[in-house]
Amino acid sequence: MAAQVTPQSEDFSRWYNDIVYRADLAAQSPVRGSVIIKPYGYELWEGIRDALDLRFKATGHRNAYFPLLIPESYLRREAEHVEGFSPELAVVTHAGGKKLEEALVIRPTSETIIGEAFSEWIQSWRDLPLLINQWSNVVRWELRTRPFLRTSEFLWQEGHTAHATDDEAEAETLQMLEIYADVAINEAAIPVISGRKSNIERFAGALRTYTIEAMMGDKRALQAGTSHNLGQNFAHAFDIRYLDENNQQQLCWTTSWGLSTRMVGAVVMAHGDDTGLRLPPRLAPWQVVIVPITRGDEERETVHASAQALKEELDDAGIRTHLDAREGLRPGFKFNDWELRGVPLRLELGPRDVASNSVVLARRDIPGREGKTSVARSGLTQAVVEGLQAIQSNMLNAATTFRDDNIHDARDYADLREIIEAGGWARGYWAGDDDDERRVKDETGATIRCFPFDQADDRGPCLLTDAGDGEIALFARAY
RNA sequence: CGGGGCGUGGCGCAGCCCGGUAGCGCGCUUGCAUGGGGUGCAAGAGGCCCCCGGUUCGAAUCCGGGCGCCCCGACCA
Repeated sequence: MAAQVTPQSEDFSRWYNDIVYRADLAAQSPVRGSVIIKPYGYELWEGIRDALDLRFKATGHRNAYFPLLIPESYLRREAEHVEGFSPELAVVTHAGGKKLEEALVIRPTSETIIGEAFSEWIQSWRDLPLLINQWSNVVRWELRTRPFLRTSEFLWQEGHTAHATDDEAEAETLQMLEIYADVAINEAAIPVISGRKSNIERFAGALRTYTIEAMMGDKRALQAGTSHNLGQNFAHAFDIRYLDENNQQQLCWTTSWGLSTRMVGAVVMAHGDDTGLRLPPRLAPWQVVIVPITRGDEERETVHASAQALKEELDDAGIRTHLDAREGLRPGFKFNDWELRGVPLRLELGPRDVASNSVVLARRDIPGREGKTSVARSGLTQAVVEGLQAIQSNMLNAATTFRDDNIHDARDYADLREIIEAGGWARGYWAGDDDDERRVKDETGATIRCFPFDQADDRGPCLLTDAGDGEIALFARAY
């Protein structure tokens, strides 16, 4: 802990790893590509999880839980799906000391086993829409892993729904993406861009995939959540049918959508600085930390009593507060320690403050003395509430400015190459086909992150092929 | 899968070339002092040196084989 973290400017990747381990979000595990999520990291995930779960339930979804192990044959029922996931499957071939009749796949995602269940659950149009979510772990044997951003096993939620019509399925797909964007922007303070994925970035087996794309501190893109309109592909593969009002058999239209612990990595990478994590107040496991400062035994008691009273007052106001009563550590050490851990607001309480009936507030988003103010004890709770709100919006504003400053318009391919080479995101009209897109990727390292919704009507000549009806696309190198 | 690195107290490493007592920093325990920006002193605890085999009187060290993890690229939430 005494050591500094690697500066972002020196090596962003190493900075990220340093932060994840030093801030106690995660620890390495004995298993390749899998991490132990430690309490602080898990609490951050819980904040994201709770924010999502609340919104899922408010929109009529119910949680359920499906098996971890899926019969191998299920994956094969949807051609594109099996092709997409085969290379990264972990497969159980033996159990109970015997070779299994049919191998079981550890779910990489649950469209298949849930599709199979849906085909039994759905009989009538009255059973629709069926709106299910599950919180679970999944395993994808990735070649290259990074804590939170890409691990062999990760936690996520996967929503699966079935509808009577194409329109309803599309509306559901978009609604869930909006929920993701809402959580990203208003809880995580990450100004994501919502849009549609290109063909080659589409989910294996989907008709259309929508995404929220986030810009990290090194200007690389991170797909932070996706929502898929599966059309009738899975309904067909798993025979998900219903009898309509006219007594006719109809195929359902299904969707799926997921957001994972990758979002924890997004929070780290979008907001962190060389001092450590910076957590948005709404998601911070501890929004406020109180550091008591004492000299000698007689002061210790009064200061600690005062600090304890302060904590209780903030607790009662619904503010997640931690009192750092560790003995034997100097205040300076604690200041640095909590800055590393990204706690938004620190309260310093010493004999001087007790004597003057005040408390020093230090904001994590404003470094050094600049971020410190002394407030009267009587107005403290209000000052804390306002401070947390100010930090939350300041973080979103800063991230938004950073994002917008690093997105540049590309009129032609030369522009695009230059922008990508300089490390930004390029925005331009696109009407190319899959091969054109692969070419851009091969030559620049950038992929189409999405066709943004908010510029969907803007059309023009393709930056690569010069065809006249290109949509606005965002290009970037991604994690 | 290609390239690189590394396996030695909890963590980070040195020792290995040149074989012979297992060492340093941090952390941990106890005590005293200290305390408004990364504490000081003192005394302690803690190690199948990744595994298997070989060479040798003797292996962390030399030789052979294996295993594992991390980092960098291509595939992906």
